[in-house]
Amino acid sequence: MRIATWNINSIRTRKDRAIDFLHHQDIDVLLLQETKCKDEQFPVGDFEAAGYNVYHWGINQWNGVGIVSRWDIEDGETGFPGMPGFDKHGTDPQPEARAISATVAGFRVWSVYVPNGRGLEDPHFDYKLQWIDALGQAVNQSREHSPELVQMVGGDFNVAPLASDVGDPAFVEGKTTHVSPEERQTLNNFLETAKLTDLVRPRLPDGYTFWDYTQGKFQKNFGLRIDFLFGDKTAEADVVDAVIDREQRTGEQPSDHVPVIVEFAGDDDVDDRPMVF
DNA sequence: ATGGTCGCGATGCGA
Repeated sequence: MRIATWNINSIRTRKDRAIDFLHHQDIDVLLLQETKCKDEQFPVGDFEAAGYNVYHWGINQWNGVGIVSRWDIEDGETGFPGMPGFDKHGTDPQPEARAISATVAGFRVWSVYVPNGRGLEDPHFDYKLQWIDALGQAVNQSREHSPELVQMVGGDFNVAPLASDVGDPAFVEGKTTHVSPEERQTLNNFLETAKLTDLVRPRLPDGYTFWDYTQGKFQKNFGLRIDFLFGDKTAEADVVDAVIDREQRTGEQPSDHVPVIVEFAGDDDVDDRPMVF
């Protein structure tokens, strides 16, 4: 079982790249962020023709999250109980399409796109912290509701937890989002509340997942690690491989983020079974 | 150097 997360930055622009990725990396479940389309605009037919099911939530041209899977997608939920909304003037907060979850092959998988924060003094910054807090509560409630499922949360968290996750000198503690003590503490609290750990870092201590489009930052390797696959104890115990697919930042029209992949031991893949009768 | 580059039913806004 191979599960990936990817901030695709428009599914319509990059549907062919996404489908090629699913095949070349033998992906079972892909968690998408920033699809940047409404549900009816998602190219579902292309994915179905490639052998995948699609579950998507998009309200407008911003945000948008989805789950793409070889296996059945059941008990889907858009958003989560207690999910904060946002309004820049603070008068009329509206929910945004930043979280989606479903049951797939014994996993409860979540695809999340954490608010950017915009600036340390911006209303979006408090929204970001509250959104992460509320997500932790929701994941914990999901575990209590369905203790038999393996919890797995993937997405763009817009937080670089460690110094080793920051290669872009534009991100400075005390001056910018993504690296502030408040954001890092909030992310740590989230992992404690939701009882999740980073499934990738123990196997890949280095490597970024995002490079800004401007100023040749990819060529200079001025990146950030802000995209994660987090899992519970059961997930952690079953990890056999982890990949940050850096090649996806190259070529024609790349997303500014690359996919992160985790492979789990398991018997769902017939090809992996010994041929003994 | 207050720049740069993407994507969006947009012509500013969000990242």
